[in-house]
Amino acid sequence: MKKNLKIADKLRSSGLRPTKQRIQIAKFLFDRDKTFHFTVEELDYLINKKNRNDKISLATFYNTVHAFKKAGHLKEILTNNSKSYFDTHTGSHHHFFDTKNNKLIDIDSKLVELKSIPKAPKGKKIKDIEVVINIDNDSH
Amino acid sequence: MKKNLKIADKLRSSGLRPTKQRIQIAKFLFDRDKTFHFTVEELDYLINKKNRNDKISLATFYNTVHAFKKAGHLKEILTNNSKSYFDTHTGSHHHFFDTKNNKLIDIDSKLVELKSIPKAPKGKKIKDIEVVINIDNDSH
DNA sequence: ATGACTGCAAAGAATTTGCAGCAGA
DNA sequence: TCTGCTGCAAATTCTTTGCAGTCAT
Repeated sequence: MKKNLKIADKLRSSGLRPTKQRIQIAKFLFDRDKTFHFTVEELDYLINKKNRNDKISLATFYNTVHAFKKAGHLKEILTNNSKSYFDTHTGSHHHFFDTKNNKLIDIDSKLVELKSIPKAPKGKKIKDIEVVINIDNDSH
Repeated sequence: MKKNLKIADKLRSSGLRPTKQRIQIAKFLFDRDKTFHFTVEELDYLINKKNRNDKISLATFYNTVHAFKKAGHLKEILTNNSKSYFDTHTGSHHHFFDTKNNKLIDIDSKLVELKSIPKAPKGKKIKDIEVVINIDNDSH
């Protein structure tokens, strides 16, 4: 299967050994058309429900997600929720956060540019800008 | 002291009994000119360091902060940190988050308006918009 | 062979909860 | 008096860590 080789290379070139677990997680996360938002808990559930036996441990999901994030393959998203949310789409874009079901929705990046970007305080520089628009059910 | 009465009224009109603890916390939080950003941990430290005896319990800080938030006297701010940050300035404005010292800095609201506000998905309505600009030390 | 990775369980950090006693209306 | 609030400790939730065994190189 070529796909696994490609993913293995992606991992290797990020300084990550292509282990069975990482390949499986990477395939699940990156082998898709649309951007994907998830928490570690969801990832664990989605991947492990197939692996009746031979489950990947929760600690490995945490390790792997952080390794992927550090390597630039995932981005962490701010929410008002206590859990960490990650996004397979690492480019600059922003989100709706639906507070009714705790789901993230991408916003077309063209729609949320700032009028102007404020200068960082003295001695500081801007790392990144995150816009979160909290949404709720429309009631009427 | 008139101040305590005013604060007691503020609490009562939010449906909150003006207990000794709440008055003390409210006075600390709202009786100031500038907006104030804090975590529960910091609030606990700042208020209890004076009260050698007769300390307010941590659970009460949590209860009170949430009660104040629900009443609209505090706003919770998104950050990349695992702790919850609150802001005494409840109006629409945004923040720098300094990832070096985990401190929030207000951004003049005029400087961060969006070019246009995207429409919420069908059946949803926008509750609020938060812009967080992460900053770091300028290295050079 | 060596160093990195995994899995498990235990620890940790932040927050919430249960409940007896206390206090404001 | 009666309901809401406080304080304490225990419980919960999410995440990290320590370490022995395993796997990639």
